[in-house]
Amino acid sequence: MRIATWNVNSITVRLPRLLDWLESSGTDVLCVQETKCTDEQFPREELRELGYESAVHADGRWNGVAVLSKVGLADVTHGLPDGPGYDGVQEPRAIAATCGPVRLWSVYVPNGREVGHDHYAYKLRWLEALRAAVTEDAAGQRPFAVVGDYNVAPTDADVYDRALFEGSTHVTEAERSALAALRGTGLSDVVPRPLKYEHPYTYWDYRQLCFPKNRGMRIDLVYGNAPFAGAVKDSYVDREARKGKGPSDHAPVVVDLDV
DNA sequence: ATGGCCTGATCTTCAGGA
Repeated sequence: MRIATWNVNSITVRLPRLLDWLESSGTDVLCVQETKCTDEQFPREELRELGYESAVHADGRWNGVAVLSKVGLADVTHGLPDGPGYDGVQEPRAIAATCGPVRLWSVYVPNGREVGHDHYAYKLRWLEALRAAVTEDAAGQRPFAVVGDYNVAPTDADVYDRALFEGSTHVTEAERSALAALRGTGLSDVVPRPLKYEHPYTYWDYRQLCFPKNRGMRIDLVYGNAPFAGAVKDSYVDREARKGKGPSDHAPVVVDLDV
C-alpha cells in the first residue's frame, strides 16, 4: 500500500499535475494540504474518475486539507478536536480518515509568521491540541500516522543553512519541543530517502532558484505509531514532482507500507 | 536539466506563504 502527503499550494491550479502524479505514482492514499478552495470547488468528480474518494475540510482561499483514497474512506473527522482558532476563526487545517487498515491525519500546521507574533503562539497551541487529539490512536495497535505540512524543521540538518534561520520560525526550540511532545505519544519520524543530494528536503521556495540550488527544508513529515513505522518498507521524497512548469513549492513524501 | 515567486481575492495591488 502506497500512501503519500503533499502540500499542493492550490488544488485548483495543481489539478492537472495532481491527476498525472496520482496515476503515475500508483498512490493509494494521498493526504493533501493547502487546497485553497471552498468545499464546493473541490474537484471530487475528477478524482472519482481516477478511482479516489475524497474527504475534504476546506472553506476558501487559505488552508484546506483533504484525504484521497482508493482503498476506503471511513470515520472522517473534520478539524482538530478542541483546536484553537485564530482571530476567532476555526481554520480548516486538519482532517482524519480511516483508509483500509490505516488511520491518518492530514495536517497543515499554522506557519507562525514571526517569533512573538500572535500567529506563533497560535502555532504552538495548535500543536499541543494536535498532541492531545492523537494520543489514543498513537498508542493503539492499528497503524496510525499524522502526516502533512508541519511548518517545523525538526533538526538543524533539515534546513539548508541553519544560520540563515536564526531568530526565525520553523527552527525554534519551542516548535521543536512541541514536535518532541507529539512524538512522545508514541509516534516516530519516518524520515524519507532523498532521491538526490544528501538531505530529504520537501520544500523549496519559488524564489531565487532555491530548487535548482537545493536550498530546501524538510517540513513535510510522516509521524507514525509503532505498528505504522514497523510496516514501512520504503519512503522517499518525490522531487521529480517539484520540477518543470507550474509545480507546487512542496514535493510529495511517499511511504510504502506492508499492510 | 531542475532555472531568477505564486495564489486567490480585497482583483492591477495585497496578504500570506516559510
